Amino acid sequence: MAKMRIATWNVNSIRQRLDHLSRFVAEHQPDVLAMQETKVADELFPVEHLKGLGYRFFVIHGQKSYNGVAIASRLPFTAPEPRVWCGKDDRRHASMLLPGYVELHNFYVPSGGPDPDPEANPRFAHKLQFLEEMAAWAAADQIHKRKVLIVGDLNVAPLEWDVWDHKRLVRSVGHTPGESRAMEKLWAAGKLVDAPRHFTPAPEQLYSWWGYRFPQSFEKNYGWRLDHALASPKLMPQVKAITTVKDTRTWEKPSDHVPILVDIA
DNA sequence: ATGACTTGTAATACAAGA
Repeated sequence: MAKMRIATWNVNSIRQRLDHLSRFVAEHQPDVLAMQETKVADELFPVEHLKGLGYRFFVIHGQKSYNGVAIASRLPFTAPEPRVWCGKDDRRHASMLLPGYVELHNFYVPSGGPDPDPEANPRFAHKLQFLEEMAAWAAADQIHKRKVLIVGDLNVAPLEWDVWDHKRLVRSVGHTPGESRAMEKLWAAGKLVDAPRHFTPAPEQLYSWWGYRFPQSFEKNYGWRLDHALASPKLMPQVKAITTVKDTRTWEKPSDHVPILVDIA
């Protein structure tokens, strides 16, 4: 495999996004599509639609209504058994081993609820625990010794320049200092490179999510960088480009997240 | 001033997103 293009996208319900998936695949031709928030039970997953787009190999790890991750691939792979995070079988992680011994991990980290206080808000406590478990796994599994790519909606905008107004949002879930520290611990535990920031260093703004609730959030560029691509040191030399496909946010009835392309040599 | 919207499930509202 000379080149491989991996896409990550929080589709916010795959059944609502089939036309967007078709258009996105036609325009960008990813070999591998890692999706989050599929929001569908496995038996109702739109396999046939994705087969029609050229994907023959799947990891489908979803549930009714909430969360859910999936990987669709044009390349064959082996997939390990799914593992449980935070003692909950809530379908937030899928992984696979691609040709070239590239290990792909697709994550959907809990959003954390409205209140950034782990004592008062169990959903925020869950989020922090999830990020801690990711860091513990990265260290214990010694992912820095392999070619590992972690992608997905990690629901943290870790840097000041990853949100449209740092001062205004620094006490908001997704951009608190505690969450940024948790992300930094993950990076350190796996010796991971924040690949989008490698190609677009701070202080340049870089976003992947524009909320529905703030009027004209996209037009005003009130964005957050919640979606990530983290490369282990053994893989990073092969990461040739990162592309945020902002265009999809302008399509009719879009996901609030946009896809990110990772090009690997 | 995340309040505004979107989704799924269910049922004319609620939970969750972040």
